[in-house]
Amino acid sequence: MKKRFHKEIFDRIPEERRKNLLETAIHEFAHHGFDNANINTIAEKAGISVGSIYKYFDTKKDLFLTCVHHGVETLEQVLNEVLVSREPLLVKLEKIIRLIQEHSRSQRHLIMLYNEITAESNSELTWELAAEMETISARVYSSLVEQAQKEGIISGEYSPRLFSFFLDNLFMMLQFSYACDYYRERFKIYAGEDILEKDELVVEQLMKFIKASFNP
Amino acid sequence: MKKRFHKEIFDRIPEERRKNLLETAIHEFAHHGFDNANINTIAEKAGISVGSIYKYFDTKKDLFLTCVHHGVETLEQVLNEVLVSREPLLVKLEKIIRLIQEHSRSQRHLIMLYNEITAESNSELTWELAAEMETISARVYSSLVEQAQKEGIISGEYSPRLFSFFLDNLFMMLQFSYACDYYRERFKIYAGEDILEKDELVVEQLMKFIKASFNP
DNA sequence: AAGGTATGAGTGAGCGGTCACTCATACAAC
DNA sequence: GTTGTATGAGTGACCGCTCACTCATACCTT
Repeated sequence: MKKRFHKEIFDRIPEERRKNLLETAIHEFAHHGFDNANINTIAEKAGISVGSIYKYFDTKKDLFLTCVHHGVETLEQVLNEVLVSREPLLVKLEKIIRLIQEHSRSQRHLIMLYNEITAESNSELTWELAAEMETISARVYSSLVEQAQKEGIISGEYSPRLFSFFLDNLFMMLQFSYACDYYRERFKIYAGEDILEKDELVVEQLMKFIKASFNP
Repeated sequence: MKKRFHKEIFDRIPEERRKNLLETAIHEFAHHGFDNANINTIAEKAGISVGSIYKYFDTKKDLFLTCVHHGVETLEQVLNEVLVSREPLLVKLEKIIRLIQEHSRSQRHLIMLYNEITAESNSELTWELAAEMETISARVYSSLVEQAQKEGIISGEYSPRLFSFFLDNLFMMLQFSYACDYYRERFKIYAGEDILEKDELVVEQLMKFIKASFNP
């Protein structure tokens, strides 16, 4: 995660101004998508001029990428804390589920942004950014699973890579199901109108599901 | 699925012309997204005039919705054949996985289109359409699971609705992982560059995963 | 300290390009 | 002639981006 898409001047402006612009932009991109988000509106809402934005970023896309980058870093940070800790696998997984629930609410627009980019075709730069994140979590999950297999917690019949893939699929969908409009509706259709308030039930049921899958 | 977003005249034009326009439009929307797909380009590629398109549809959105509607119907049809058949649950599930693999390749742009709409915020019409689809599969899955619980195949400790939600999450992600660019890359990162050619392995591993989850 | 000067961040009206949509015209069928 | 359909150049709204200008601040010079 070394890439930078902003001009140097963006680093030098007051913290407050920088943070404000980023938050506004993330909000707009998350709610309207890349194309429908309007630079002029972002400028207005952030209380700065369009000119300034173009002093900080070469293009609209660069502003967008900086937002994504910011989001990726934030998510990664949160996840890593749990993954790196010295706790049993099942405890870690449960913590991740709870983190997803919490994070999807407090940083909802970041996850919407993330969902956004999974749909966007042919924007290689955007992928690259996100691919970096996926690579990291893929490696961490896979090694966790391998470790668990050695300890006999997870059956050796599994390909550790596919197993972590399935796991992460469940987590990713859960994230979207709390944060993104479409997936929220779908979540409610499946599990009832009030499912978004039944966090404990979801944790319990998903843990049961995952735990059972360990040993066919 | 009764809604119609096209004018009556669209029903009256030659089959060939109608099919051609729909396919072209689906292709364009799937590859460029709703906003970046260009009506003028669609007209050109389909070999008809812009004017005609606006004789058949009131707005760009209506053309889009007709495409989505078409996709949803196609997917639904394929899925239902399996779900309604009189076979053991595990056989059904395995068939679904194989269908996903096949369908994601032959109708790739339909699934890209589906992915597309999950990302689009606040477009009530789009939801409605897809919600209808989700509702049907949610009901079918849930009743399958309940049935299996009665037969003692799936543990009674599960909420049937959440269990089918998790199942469908796995299927949905699998679909995207075969069809959509971003998810394909992610799939490869997790499971290796050649995973898209290892269909049998995926079936076997996913079935193991699902089957194990039945009984905690 | 006062006056002179240089710097560069900040501004927003406006340019230019794109694209959804219209409409005057042409054509065909009867 | 009338009705139904097809056409694509044209229109205008919209929006990313530019650029000529402002002005606060910092740094001289005397």
